[in-house]
Amino acid sequence: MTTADVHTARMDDICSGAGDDGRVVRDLLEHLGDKWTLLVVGMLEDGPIRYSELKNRVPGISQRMLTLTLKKLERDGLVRRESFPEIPPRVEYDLTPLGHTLLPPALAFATWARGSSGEILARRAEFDARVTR
Amino acid sequence: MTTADVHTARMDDICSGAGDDGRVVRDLLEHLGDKWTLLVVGMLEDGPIRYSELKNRVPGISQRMLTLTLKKLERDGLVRRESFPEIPPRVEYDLTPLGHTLLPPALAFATWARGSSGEILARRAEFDARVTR
DNA sequence: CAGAATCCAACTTGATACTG
DNA sequence: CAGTATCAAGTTGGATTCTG
Repeated sequence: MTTADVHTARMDDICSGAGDDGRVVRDLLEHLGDKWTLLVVGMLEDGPIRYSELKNRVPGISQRMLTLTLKKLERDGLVRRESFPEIPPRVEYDLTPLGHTLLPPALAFATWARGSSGEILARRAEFDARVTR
Repeated sequence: MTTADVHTARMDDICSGAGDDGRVVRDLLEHLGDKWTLLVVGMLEDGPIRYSELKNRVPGISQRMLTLTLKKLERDGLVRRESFPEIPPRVEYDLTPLGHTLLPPALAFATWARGSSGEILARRAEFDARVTR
């Protein structure tokens, strides 16, 4: 499947039915769609990075959420964790090959959000003005 | 920006800094990343569709969540709502031009999820087996 | 038919304090 | 440095009931 096929695929086909197949896809959509996951994946693009450096690159994330997000991604096989037995401790994270395949969709989504944010905020303001009156 | 550029864009650039610009993009990522939003957007691809028909096409969604999701999308200017003054009432929804621009990223994401779900579930099982022992 | 309103259980997140 | 533990607060989603 190439990126060109994206335009011909349909949501019905991808998430069809109430069966296991569609359910897994729907679960994944929700699973990765939380506050930090896509952001963290994007920041891992450039290869191994330390925990503290990663925390600096994701503005606003708490220690707790970074740890939880990384553990979830590691469990799903998208992120690799390497811990070095030194003092002070050093732990590095990077994307697995599977994790790298998530990058294009994630960036497409982020790019869309950036390009559309202006119009969305404008529409939202219009809507609120219409409803409040 | 074309789809080809997606591979050259970087998450840093898109969501940079703690300033307003990056914050809006991060908020949007979270905003659209809930349980139903992308699914509903995908199901609206084929044009006007009634509330009840839409509910049938999104398996498992509750009345409440369908209503809330549609209202959110309408507020953001992604979905258009048309209500016909008939009895019984008829309300139709479809994507605005802005809403249509979300389709390619959403489908890219869903396509990725479908293609990767098998490996992810396998990795997850491995991880759990390793950790539980 | 297409919802609005209400209630509640479950989950998510952040802040804080502590540790190998 | 790289976490873990605990608690409090906020948010989300489902079930149910009611209505124009």
